[in-house]
Amino acid sequence: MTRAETSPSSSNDKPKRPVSIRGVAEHAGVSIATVSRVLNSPELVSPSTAERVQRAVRELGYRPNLFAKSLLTRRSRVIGVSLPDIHGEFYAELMHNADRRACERGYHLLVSSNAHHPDDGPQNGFALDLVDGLIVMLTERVRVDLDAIAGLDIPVTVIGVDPPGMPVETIICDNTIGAARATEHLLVATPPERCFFVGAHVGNLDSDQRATAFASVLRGRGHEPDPRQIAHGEFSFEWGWEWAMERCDEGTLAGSAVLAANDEIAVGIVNAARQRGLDIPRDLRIVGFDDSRICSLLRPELSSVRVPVDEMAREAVDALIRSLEEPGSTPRHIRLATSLVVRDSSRTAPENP
Amino acid sequence: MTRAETSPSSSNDKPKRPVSIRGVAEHAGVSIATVSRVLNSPELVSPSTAERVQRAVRELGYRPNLFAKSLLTRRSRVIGVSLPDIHGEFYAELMHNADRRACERGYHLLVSSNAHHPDDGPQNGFALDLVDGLIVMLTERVRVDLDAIAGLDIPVTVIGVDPPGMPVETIICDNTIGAARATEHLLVATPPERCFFVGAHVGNLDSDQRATAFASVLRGRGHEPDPRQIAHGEFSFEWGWEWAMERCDEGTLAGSAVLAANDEIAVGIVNAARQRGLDIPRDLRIVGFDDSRICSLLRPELSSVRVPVDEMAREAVDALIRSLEEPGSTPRHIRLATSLVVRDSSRTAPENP
DNA sequence: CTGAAAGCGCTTACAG
DNA sequence: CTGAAAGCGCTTACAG
Repeated sequence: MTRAETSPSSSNDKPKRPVSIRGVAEHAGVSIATVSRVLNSPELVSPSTAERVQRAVRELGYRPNLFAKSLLTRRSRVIGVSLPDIHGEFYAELMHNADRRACERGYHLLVSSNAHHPDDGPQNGFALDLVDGLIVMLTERVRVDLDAIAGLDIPVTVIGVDPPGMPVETIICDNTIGAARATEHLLVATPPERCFFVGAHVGNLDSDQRATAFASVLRGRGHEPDPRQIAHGEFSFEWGWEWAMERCDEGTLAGSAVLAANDEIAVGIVNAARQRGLDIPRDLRIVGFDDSRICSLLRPELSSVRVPVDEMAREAVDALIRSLEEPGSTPRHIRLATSLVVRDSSRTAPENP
Repeated sequence: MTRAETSPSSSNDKPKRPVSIRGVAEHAGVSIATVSRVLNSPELVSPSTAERVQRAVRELGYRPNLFAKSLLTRRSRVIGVSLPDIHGEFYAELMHNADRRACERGYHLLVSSNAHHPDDGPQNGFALDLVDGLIVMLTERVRVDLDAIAGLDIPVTVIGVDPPGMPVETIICDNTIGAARATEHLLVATPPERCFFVGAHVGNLDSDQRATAFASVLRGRGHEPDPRQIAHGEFSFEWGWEWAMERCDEGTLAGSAVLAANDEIAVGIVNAARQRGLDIPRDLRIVGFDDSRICSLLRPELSSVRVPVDEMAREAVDALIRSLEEPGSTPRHIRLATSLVVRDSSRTAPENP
């Protein structure tokens, strides 16, 4: 009684237990069932009783024990997020937007680099056992991930790939449309045989789709791309630099146009080209991918294909919550468009008055 | 029995419950207490019994219900991380490294932009009630955050500020040393009255500390900085651009040197200066702060003060786990050094042969 | 509208 | 070394 009078969370002594539902019930002179009802289904309780209970809750600073609650309801309102070892900015944007959305909807986010591989985790309880559902982002074409996901007994939303026949919600970005627009844009002022795609390693879903779209547009113009027009490396500045230096040294870079698989590769190429005295965009036109923050910070500003990370994050959270809260619903497969953002690095004379 | 024979997680019918400890006990012909012991204190069980139980666990694909477990042990092995609305790359680095470390130590990370303000959350259970402890990053000098933290009844580790008298572990980066080194470096070739600090808003802890260190070094050289030498805006490209444009227009930028409060501001200044025909570093020497990825992607490469985000994340996780697992221990206050990384943007002739 | 009671799945003294 | 039992803090039929 007197203890309730003092500040609820004044740190006086030992690991004192927080007040339980029992304490509230006593304080309000009702049963614990009634306290529970006031908190979860107020409409079942008389207004006056509810009022009394709410006061007790307030005075004691009571907060229900979520573990006890989850044990009963089998719901924690925690969403797991499993991201591959992806790059800084993309990761941040995704998490930030997912967090915001989850928050709005009353959920929390548990992050873990590979939460969908229970065998990889430490022995002490898997993230999987704490979450109601899982958002998994996949970037590689590997069977093992899909198998792991198929083996889970909680709802899953997959970002990045749309595996046919799996009963999960999926969010993908349509790499094809953005890559195609970018390629067409390059072809406006550069002949097909002088266009290049500089990608990541074969097997990366995004890079491969972007490469395919690139090749497909060239073919549409009646040009079968030479294998050397499509290079494979990794998503890094260094790889872009290296690729461009080699082309420079063999004298094939000037007068060409490049679609890079991401912005970092593009920056590597730009820096190497300029180091060799080429002017962007006069001697080399270039378009990156992701439309990351850096694009408008560079001089010349870098053209790029925008990937709607913010929407992807938001849609992923919504999709997962949907399959959590409407168990019967048919999984939706959402595809978000990418779009070309033209800046100085790829402008042609007529476009640049 | 026959059900155990089929694949453990074959999705046959309805929301079937996973096997509980009871199922394992029956399968192995022991009591649930014994199953629990095999899992938590194997040394208390005879090898042969343990073996039998382990087989049952394996065959049934049993995983303990963490909610029931946490209800008893009052431990979830989940760490909450509360970050301010900070910028992309920093956020990503911090989370990535914290995640890796938490994983190594058998913990999970629950993220939330402002987990330390229970009143702000949605009504459905606070993140606070799920986590064993909280890592809070603070960037502003506001009493309200500290009060909120002081009111929490779980262990807290604070990143970014070292509030005196609070019994929490703290991790801060020593802005002073890096900012001082950078200022001294600028003074090597630029007179004190031509040096500028371009910061974020007053009240931001990092920006203020960096400004103070800057001013202090100037004073050490016998120069009391003019108020106009220390500007306040925000951590953005736009602010840097704007500041530099104004200085250019009044003709005071050429021949000066700038320490920016972060890399984005620095890039804004660089771009504006070049647009006005200034050469970096000949006409303007500049050093950023954070040493983000972008520094070495720019031309000229941007000098910057490195902030050890990776170590901060790792230390924060370790510190929190320490106060979780060694409740009596005295809170440690860790200060990690920042360091100057000189690149082309601030090089002086003699340094650049 | 309210309470007594059962039970969620586990851990941990307490006996044996 | 092992089991029966109490109990963690809740929710939810079931009676009244």
